[in-house]
Amino acid sequence: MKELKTKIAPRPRGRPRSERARQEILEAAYKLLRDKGFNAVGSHEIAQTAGVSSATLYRWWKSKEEILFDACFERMKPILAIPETGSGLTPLRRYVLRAAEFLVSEEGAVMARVFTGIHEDKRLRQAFLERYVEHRRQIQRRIIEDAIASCELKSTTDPELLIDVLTGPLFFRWLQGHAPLDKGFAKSILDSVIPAFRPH
Amino acid sequence: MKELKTKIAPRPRGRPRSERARQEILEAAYKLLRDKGFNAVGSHEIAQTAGVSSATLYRWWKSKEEILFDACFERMKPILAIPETGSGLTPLRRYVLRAAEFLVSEEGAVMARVFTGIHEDKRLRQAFLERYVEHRRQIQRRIIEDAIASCELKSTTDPELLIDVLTGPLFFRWLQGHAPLDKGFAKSILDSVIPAFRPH
DNA sequence: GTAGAAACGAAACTTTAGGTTTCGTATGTC
DNA sequence: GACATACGAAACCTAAAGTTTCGTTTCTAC
Repeated sequence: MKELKTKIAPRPRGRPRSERARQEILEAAYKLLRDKGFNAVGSHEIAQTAGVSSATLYRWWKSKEEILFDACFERMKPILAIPETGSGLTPLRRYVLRAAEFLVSEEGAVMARVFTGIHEDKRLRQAFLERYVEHRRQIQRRIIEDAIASCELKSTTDPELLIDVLTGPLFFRWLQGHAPLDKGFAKSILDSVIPAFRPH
Repeated sequence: MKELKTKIAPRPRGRPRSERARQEILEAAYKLLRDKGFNAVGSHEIAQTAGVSSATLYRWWKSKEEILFDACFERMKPILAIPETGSGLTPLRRYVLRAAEFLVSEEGAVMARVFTGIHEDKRLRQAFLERYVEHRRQIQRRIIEDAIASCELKSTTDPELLIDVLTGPLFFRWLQGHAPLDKGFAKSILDSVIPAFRPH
């Protein structure tokens, strides 16, 4: 009972963290990430662009990688919050087309840099799975399960498999870049894969 | 005509490059890459492990990344040289199963590190496409075209699409690691995708 | 066999960048 | 007004990539 207050106003003592500085840092980091790439961004450069001291960076983040990671997700937040509507196969098709659109956008390119940049950092990879991948898959799972329930997909459909077969090829071209990733490609995937999961 | 000799014995003057040093460097680089990861390997560490001077490294390679890149491909050369035999759908199924096997192997894990490690280096990405991707796709293209010719696949099959739909999901799990990449998964992909490309 | 050309090892060196420390000041709560 | 904590500025530390120097070795040409 004596901890009830912490739920309502757990405001710590002392000077509060500057929300302005936090936003400036993440914004500066995102822009540098976009303009120069993951490895080329300097930590002092981020601080200078944000009009902030280097010390402030490392008061809140453990490493440059973590800053860039957070900067990416801060930016993607509104983009990834688009709600899913409709029923049957329509939302599934729309989801894949939107995913393709996102991956080729500027934000998608930045995310590719972050994705490859953090690949060897176990903690950040885990965070990526939790904060991005798992959330996205959850949406797709729900869509697919709905379509199964309405008999637009076979009752034996494995949602995990279908997600990977639909999204994997997009991811493949996104990172490897052996061929263009456009809406035509996304449609081709849908048109060839979905029939294999439909009841006859 | 006066350049004819260069084709037969273009041996330059001076002391020849040490083939032994070259191999020791690439071998040391591969082992360090395997044991410590792409970013954690130091250039002086490679030199020391190989019993070679740092200067020798940079006489032949432009950067540490290039050394690790070459070290990876030197090691993969024999693995990737396995010939393809058989006709019909068998070689296609076998290819996908072997690809899955390779990706989860130690060598596959090392290659993932190299792949992500060089992502922002334009020259090395291009080299990766030419030295690895294009070669692998060529093999798959031939297999698929054979299967089309023998009417085991629809005549309208787009080889590029089929390659991406079969391999993309493997690649997806390989790099993103949201779910295990094993033979069972590879079989599931084959069993669900191939029927969609078969003539009825 | 000797001259010239180029690679080699050893080791000092330069530069850049990630991250830390210090300290005086600013901003909040009690 | 006391206390706690964040802030900026700037010097600082350390590690690592890549370079330079130089004496030595290994080859070709004559």
